Amino acid sequence: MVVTRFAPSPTGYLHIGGLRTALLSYLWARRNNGKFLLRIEDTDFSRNDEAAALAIVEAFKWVGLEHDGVIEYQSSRLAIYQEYAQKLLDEGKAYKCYMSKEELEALREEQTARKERAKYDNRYRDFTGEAPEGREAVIRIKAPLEGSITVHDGVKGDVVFNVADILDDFIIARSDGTPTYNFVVAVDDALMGVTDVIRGDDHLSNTPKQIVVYNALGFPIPRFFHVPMIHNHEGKKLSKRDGATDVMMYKTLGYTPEALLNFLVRLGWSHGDQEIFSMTEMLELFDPSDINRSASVYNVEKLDWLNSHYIKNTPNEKLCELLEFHGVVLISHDKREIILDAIKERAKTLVEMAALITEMLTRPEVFDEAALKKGYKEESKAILESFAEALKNASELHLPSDYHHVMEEVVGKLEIGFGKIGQPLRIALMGKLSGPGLDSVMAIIGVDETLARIDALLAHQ
RNA sequence: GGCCCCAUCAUCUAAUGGUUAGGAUUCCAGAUUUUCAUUCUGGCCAUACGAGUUCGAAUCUCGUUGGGGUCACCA
Repeated sequence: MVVTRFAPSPTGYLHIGGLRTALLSYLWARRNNGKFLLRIEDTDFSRNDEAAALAIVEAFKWVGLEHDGVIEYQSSRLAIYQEYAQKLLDEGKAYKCYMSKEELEALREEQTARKERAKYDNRYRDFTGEAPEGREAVIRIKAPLEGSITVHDGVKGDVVFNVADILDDFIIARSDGTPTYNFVVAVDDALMGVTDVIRGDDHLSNTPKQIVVYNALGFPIPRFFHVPMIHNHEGKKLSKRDGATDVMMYKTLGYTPEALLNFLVRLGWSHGDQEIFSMTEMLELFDPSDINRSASVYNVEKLDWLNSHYIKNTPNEKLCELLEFHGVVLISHDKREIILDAIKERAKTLVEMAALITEMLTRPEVFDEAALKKGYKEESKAILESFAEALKNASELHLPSDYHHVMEEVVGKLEIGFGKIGQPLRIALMGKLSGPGLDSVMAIIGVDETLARIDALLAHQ
């Protein structure tokens, strides 16, 4: 049984980097028919945020990740941590330390001045006397004093830490009785049966401390996979300043969950030359031991490419649903198939798609000056008039091909090239020289609207 | 600064110690398209540096340099 978990601290939204580790954890759990748990790390009450968990669940829902079981909140598990802290106290594996924050601070300053590593000096490690008057104690765990701790990491390999370099008797419970991160993470992962910890490699240096806790409590140590960070263009850890880091922003920006997930899974992981991965394929192929060791730079261009790929390959019915979020309702539009077919090949995002559709469906208010200069010539007026006349005489105009025939007819009769009619007609229909195929546009807006737009241009000139 | 991690095109990445170092994105060019976009074809661009091991190194070892992470009564 493989059990993985995603354990964010409540920051108010799901971060793009968080989504990646969540995705990888999810994939690995599902691939093994295991469980993927969600736990909110809210032991620091000063920055607790109720809405934060909801935001994460909302984002999960959007991308289609589903966690198993109930959401565990560490803030509601305080009794459990106290119990285990007490257990360590009883067994002599932890002890109360009465040093004040000020004393600690002073010690640190002294050590730093001597260019030593700032660490607790173990002054209460073997203390047996009476508790000093009026002091609230913290609980410190007895960490090994020498030797080394090796993290067997599925991504980085064996990482050896020298105890003397990194460890001291770190605090597992604050003076107000609340537990600290490295303690609760280990306790919870053990109690919840987590077998595979997949998380960002910024946690690698915390891992020895957690191993100390596992060992003290006699819990089995899980497999660790420390996934490299996602960097921004400056090569630094991705932060809020780097634009869209909130997963739900991607929905607003018109990205599909499939594209986002596909993009994220390919950051630091690959399967030969394959670029496109459906959820089914990810589930079949993903293995955390294939994760790369080096950080990767977050690069939106590839996301855009993936997104346009997924838009092109999404059935119209589905696109229709997605577009509603962006303010375009086509569900009852009788030409919606033609609209979607004409637009889906030319948009990188759903937002672009929505804009393109709205633009096409709306009669142009202005005609682009540069376009007129380039595409509206002396003979254009007569050509457009002939075309309008042909349209009026035609019957049964429904499909793009019907309109195409009319255009062919006019072009043949006047003995001109397609460009002679295409350019002015495009200006009439779109107000500019770019856009979807003219036959599609006309089929979508219909004969009357086409004639109206031609008239509007002729009146304008 | 201590400790830890990392190093292949601009970016994401591939390469049982033996490949003209491959693919993808971006960019550029051409073809297709009445336009733009799509699509197709082609092109540019990389093993950080220095030693060592080896018949042979992107790959193994050491060093250098560079980058990142982490060092709380935060998580």
